[in-house]
Order: sequence, then structure tokens, then C-alpha cells
Amino acid sequence: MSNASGSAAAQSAQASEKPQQYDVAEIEARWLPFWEEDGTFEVDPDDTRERRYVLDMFPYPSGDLHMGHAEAFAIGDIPARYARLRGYNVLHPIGWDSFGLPAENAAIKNDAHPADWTYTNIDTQAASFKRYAISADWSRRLHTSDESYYRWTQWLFLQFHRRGLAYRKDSPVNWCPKDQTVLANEQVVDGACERCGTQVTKKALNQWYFKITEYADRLLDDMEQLAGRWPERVLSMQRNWIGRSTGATVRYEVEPAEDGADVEPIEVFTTRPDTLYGVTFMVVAADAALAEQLVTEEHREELARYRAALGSVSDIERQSADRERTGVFLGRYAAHPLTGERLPIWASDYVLADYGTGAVMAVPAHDQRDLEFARTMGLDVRVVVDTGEEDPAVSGTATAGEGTLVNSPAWEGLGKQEAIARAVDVLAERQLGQATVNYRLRDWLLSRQRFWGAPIPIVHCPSCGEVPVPEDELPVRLPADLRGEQLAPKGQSPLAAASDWVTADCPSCGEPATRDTDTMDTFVDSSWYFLRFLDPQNDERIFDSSEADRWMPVDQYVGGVEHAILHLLYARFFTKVIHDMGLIRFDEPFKALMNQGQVLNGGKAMSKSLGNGVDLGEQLDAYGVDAVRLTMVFASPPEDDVDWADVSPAGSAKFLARAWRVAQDVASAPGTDPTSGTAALRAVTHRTVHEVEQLLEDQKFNVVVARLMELVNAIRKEIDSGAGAADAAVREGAEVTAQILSLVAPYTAEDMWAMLGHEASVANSTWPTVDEALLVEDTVTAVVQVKGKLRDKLEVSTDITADDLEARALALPKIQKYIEADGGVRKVIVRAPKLVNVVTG
RNA sequence: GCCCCCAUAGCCCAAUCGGCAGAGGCAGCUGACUUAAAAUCAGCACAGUCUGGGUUCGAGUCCCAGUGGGGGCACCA
Repeated sequence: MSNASGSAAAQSAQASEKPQQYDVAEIEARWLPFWEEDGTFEVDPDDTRERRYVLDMFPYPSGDLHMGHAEAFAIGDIPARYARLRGYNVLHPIGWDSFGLPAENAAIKNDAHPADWTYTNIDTQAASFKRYAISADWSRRLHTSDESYYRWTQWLFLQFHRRGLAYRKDSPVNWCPKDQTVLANEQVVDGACERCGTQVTKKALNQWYFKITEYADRLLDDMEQLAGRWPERVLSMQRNWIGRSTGATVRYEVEPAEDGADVEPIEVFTTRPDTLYGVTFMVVAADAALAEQLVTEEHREELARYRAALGSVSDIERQSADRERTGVFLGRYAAHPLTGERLPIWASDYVLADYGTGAVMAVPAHDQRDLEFARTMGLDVRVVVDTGEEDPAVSGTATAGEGTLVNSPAWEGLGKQEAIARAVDVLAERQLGQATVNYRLRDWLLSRQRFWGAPIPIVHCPSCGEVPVPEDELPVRLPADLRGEQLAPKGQSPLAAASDWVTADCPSCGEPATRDTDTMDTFVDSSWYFLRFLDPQNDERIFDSSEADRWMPVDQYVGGVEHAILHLLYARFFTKVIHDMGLIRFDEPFKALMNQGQVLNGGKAMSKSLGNGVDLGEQLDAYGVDAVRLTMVFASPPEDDVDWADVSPAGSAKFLARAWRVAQDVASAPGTDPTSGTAALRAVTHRTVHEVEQLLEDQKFNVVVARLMELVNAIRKEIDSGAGAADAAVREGAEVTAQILSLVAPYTAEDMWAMLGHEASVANSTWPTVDEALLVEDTVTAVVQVKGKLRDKLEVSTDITADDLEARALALPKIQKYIEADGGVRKVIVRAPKLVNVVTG
């Protein structure tokens, strides 16, 4: 670390009269420029100490910083600053996720270019971040909308494309009518657009996808590495989202068509191959091509009518469970693979076109949906698993539990699990099917019909088809001259209207061709930014692999739980692909994850519509940066929400002033040997450090603050009514206070450190070494219970023997009285030196 | 419907292994200082741990059932 000449610390230390009172504005004004000039938090590339990478999820530049940012970054700064104090070489970078729709909407409204709004907001936020005193390395700052960044986003796309992991297909996709763009499954919440809340519709479009499904198993199985270091609920959400289910594929032959032509067999996926003998009919997804292929001429019109009717049913209605079952008979029959029985084939909307094979074998006795359909349509119900429950045909409730297989010649009498295994074997032997794994996870739809994103670097050529833009021609830049109304949503990308831009020579044959006009989902940008932070200025490569070896994976990632699936799953996927490309050796990007809670006001999330927003800037002006940060950290454990109505930034400011005055009162000279100080206070100080180390490890940051308050109280007492301000233990305590406080309240801590006569910065000071001898107490209060109830106490030496302790406890008059009253001693439990429990009667 | 998490003082929250229910703060009250107030300092009070069972010498902590709150998934075959 470099040291700026004429440091503020030196000036402050030299000034013989210390500042008279705690003045927040003055303290902020003193230290903010110092850190910047000093480069206190910049990473030294030649530093060979052990490394730590601490990362906060980078912000989206929507206006200025708000209370949510304040909480997240106050919390994320703690592990970064603590690692620094423990002597690690710490990377703690900052950047902006700066592509995205709001910039575009603002540009349309203001007749401007999205870059104007974006970079203005970034400047505003950057200034606020600096004031907020995050210990970030500003020299590595990046913005995903910079050409120097999205060039590499495009480069990655090309690598995915080359590996067959980026492809186009026609498919019914989620379409937001308001934003006029497609959405990924992950961006549809309860049938509505995650961003604007508009009901999402389906639209058949040709779109780009990333083949994340090819990584489903690894994404699921590698979560083992994360267990215990990621919040369990995030892992469970990802597990649910990937939704692996194991079962079997079964092939059903279909009767020939009217003209005698063969009809392709139907394949179905089932998790319950044991119920094969209970199949009484087949159902295919009404909206799948399969339904059309299977329907007989006689029923074609009926199917068409049914499909037309479905178009008007919303996803919400469709998914409601208590809806009546509908469907049409297709006129055709399949053959049961084991019994040859004729099974009528139906089409219904309760079977999903894009899960499994889009067709199911219906086992109404043991599947509730099939049962409801069977009862509605008057189809057979055949019990093949005896669970001891009432006949589903009578009760209307399918029995899905454990039981004994019946009416199933090939596996009669087996239990459910054995029967499943046996069924898979039988199917495989007779070549009628095989064990199969299915996923809920779908491929990631990444193209967007919007402007403010990274253009997809593909050229469409009439003769060569889909041609990647050569890597040395990257980036494919966004046109700088589109603005205002030209960016308004029209159902196709605004880039399509930029005719100069669209026209390109085919990189393969040189003939006139057109550029792909879609841009990438902004989640693509954020799926790899943590790697670019390692080497943000590299023009030659996406990043230097040796830097990745040195820093990655991220030791501590901090961000909101709202990204539990989207960003975190995508980033894990990208990391695995980049690993497979040979650029990195690890395949999980974030070793540990911490989710901070939200900031609420009056029990509710702050929002404009509720009018309960709290302005961060006003809070900072009123109480100071340190007090706001301290309040965020002290209010509750990091993962819990903070309700601003329940906390007291004024109380935090009061504590900071109290801590500051302790440093101001210290009357001994810098460098005074602490061992000459009062032992009792020294013990408190060292016990505090010891405990704080564990609390930081356990991420109980709120308790760290509480312990610090106790320490300050103890020092205050020593100054006022103990050994006095000149005692060496008082100095030691004040220095430790400044160091621990620096994790949360850097301005105050820095000022205290300077008042105590140290060179700045406290952020790079050495964490105190705990003197184990001071932790040992020579006496302890032993508790004496009678029948588990506290009856008396004893002051005893910590090394007292069990026998001694028992004897002393039994000799206590009070205890004697209880023993007599309760009929004598039956048993004595001794846990020396802390507890004796006398069992009477 | 399925799965997960939580419940301690008026409020936010502590409580290594099962061992004194309370560390810290907010709000409240009393006193000192002050002409007064603010600030500051000193001190005080408040719950028996959501309910009901169980295990144990002993349960906030472990087990079972329930209530209340939060979250995730949900026609995924």
C-alpha cells in the first residue's frame, strides 16, 4: 500500500490539541479524501500474502443509492475489512450491471440515448458509494455496458455457440405485451412479468437459447460443495428449480391410421413404472404437434375446436388445481406394452407440451390428475398398488403412497420401491423402455427484442445461414445514433430499424447479409463479471487465467436472496462452461454466500406506491455515514430484515460519539506497554477480541456491535471511576475499539486511531493478538441447584475438584434446609466448577 | 397440496456442550448537571422463552403434536 505524503493522520497526530467534540461532518471531510489519495483499498499486484476475494453483488444504476444498497454494502464490507486486518491481500471490487430496460424507457421518455441516463446515474451512485466508505478497489471498476466489457460477453456467446451451447429454436415462449419482449422462465412469476407485473402470454417465436439443461446434473450435484457455506434455502430453491426426477421412458405402439399407414409409437415419461398395469388410457398435450399427428379424421375438427378454446385460457386459470378437467378423445388407440390392451388416446391441457415427451400414460388409481380426468370422462380406474386405503374410484382420491403391488403379473406382491426397480428391468429386457431422468429446468431463453444490451454477434446470410462474427471484429457495437422514439417497443428489436447497422457482409462468403437484431438478456452480463474483476483492463483476453488461479473462487459473496435462482444459477452455469473451455480450474464460482435481508419501513417493503420510502441521503446527512452503517449492522443478524421504524440511527450516533470520546480521553503516550495496565480491563478487552473473532466467523455482526458497546462501557467506567485515563489498559482498550469499529464505522474509527497517535490507516493495522493468559479466570460463580432449581451460589476457584465442590455445596445452610425439607439426598450431579445439582427425595 | 425457516421483555435482539433466562440497544422511569432544555453521566423497572405433551437430575436449547408468522415449489406425469 502506498502512503500519501503529508497524511491527514500525521497532521491530526501532530496537532497538540485534539478536536473538542465529535463532529460527523468534519470527520467525514477529513478521511474521505485521505483514503482516495492513499489508495488504501487498491490491490497491489506484487503482494504475495494469502488472498481473499470478497464480493458484493454489483448494483444496477437505477437513480441514486437507496437504503437497500446501504444495508447490503455495510454488511459486505465487514468480511472485506476484517480479512484486511487479519493480514490478507483482499480484492473487494465494485462495478455496475448497467445494461437493461429502465435506461431504454428513460431514453424514450427524454428523447435521449440510454447511455446518457445510465452513465449519469452511475456517476451519482459512484459518488454516494465513495461517501459511504466501502473499502472497495476503485481502480478495477467496470460497467457491463462498456464496449470493453460487452465485447467479452459477445466473445463468450461465440464460445458457447461453437460448443453447441447457444442455439436457436422455434418454440412457444413467454411474451410480455407491455415490455414487448420475450422472457426467460425464471423471469415469469405467477404468470406475470417479473419486471412490470403484466400478464405474460405465449407466442411462437424463433429465439436464442443457452443449453443450461445439459449442465443440470452438475448444477445439482455440485451443490454438495456448497452445503453449509450457502444458505440452505438458496440451495433448496435451486434444487426445486432444477427439479430432477428419475423414472422411466415407456414406448407405446399405436394402432395404424385409417389408410393403413404406420403411426409412430408414443413415448411417455413416468416416475411410477410400477403402476404400469394400472394404465387405462393415454393423454397427450393438446397444444403439442403430437396431438395433431395422432388424431383421426373423424375427431380432427373436435380437436381444433378444443385447441382454439384453450387459447383464451390464461396460464393462471390453466394452472389452478381445482379446475374441471377437459379434453378430447383423438379416436385412436395405443397398445399396452405388457398386456396388449387397447388404450384410448386423449388430448388435454393438463399435460404439458414441454415437459418430458408431452404425453403421459394415465394411471387414474394412483395419480390424482389422471383420476379426475377419468372420472370426468368415464374412463376405467384400476388399482394396482394396495395401500390399504379406500378404492380411488369410490373416494375420488388417488392413492400415491407405499403399498403392495396387485393385479400386476410381472411384479405381483412386491413393495413400491422394489416394483419400480423390477419394472425398469422388465421394460429394458423387452426393449419397451429404459430408466430416464427428467428435469423441470428448461433451456435459458437469452435473446431480447430490446436495444440496451449486448448485440448477439451473429450474421444471417441467405446462403451460409447462421454465421458467427469473427472474434477479431468484436465488439459488435450498439449504434450511437438511435434515440428517443426510435427505441420504442414494436415487437421486434429496435436494432432492426437501424438499416445501416443491420446490413453486413457475410463473414463466410462476403455476400450481403443481415445482423442478428436481438440483444442478450442482462443476466448474461452478470454471469461472469466476477471473473472480469480479476483483470478488467485486459484487451487481449477475457481475463488472465493465472489471475483466476490466484483469486478465485470468490471467498465470500454477498447479496439479496431475490437472486437465489436467476443470477446464482446462471453464474454457476457460466462458470462450469468456462471451466470446460479450459480457462479456469474450479467449477463453482462462490465458495460462501451470505444473503442480507431487506430494509423495511413499518413492516413493509419501501415503495413509492406506499409512500413509506426513507431517503438514504437524508439519513446520511442527519446522522452521518457511520451511524447509518452501524444501525444497519446492529439492528439484526445480517440475513434478517431491518425495519427502519424499529431502529435508532440517533442511538448509533450516540454510541459512536461515546466511543470517540474514549479515544479522546486517553492520556497515556502512544506505544505505552499495555501489560502495566489494570488487569480487569485488560481481561475485558482480550475477551472481547476473542469473542469478536468467533462472532465474525459466525457472521453474527449484530452481536459484534453489542460486544463492542460493552467494551466501551467498561473503558468509560475505568476512566471515570477506576484507574483513570492514563492507565495503559485504557489505551489498549481504546485501540482495540478503534480496530473493531473500523469494520463498520470507518470514519470514526480512523479518527480515533489518529487521536491515539497512529499513522493511518486503521484499515491496514494489525489485528490484536489475544493474550490467552488474560482469558483465564481464577474464580467462577458455581450454581447450586436442588432438583434443578437454583437455590444458592458459590464463589469457587476454577480448578476446584468435583468432590470439593460437592462438599462445599452440600454444606451450604440454604441447601441443607432444602435437603431436609425434601427428604434427604438421593443423588448429586456435579459439573465442576460451574454447577451442582442436588436431587432429593 | 408438498417442502423449508422462524417464534425469548412494549420494540429490535443475545444466551458454545442441555446447566444462573439477559449481553447490547430503542422506547420508558428516577436522579446528577442546567435558570431551563438539549446533550452527557449515574441508576431503575419490565418477560420465564407461542401452546400441549415427552426425554432428562436439569429443556429457550433435544423429540412429538398443534397454533401463529415468513419463504419456496406446485397439473412436472
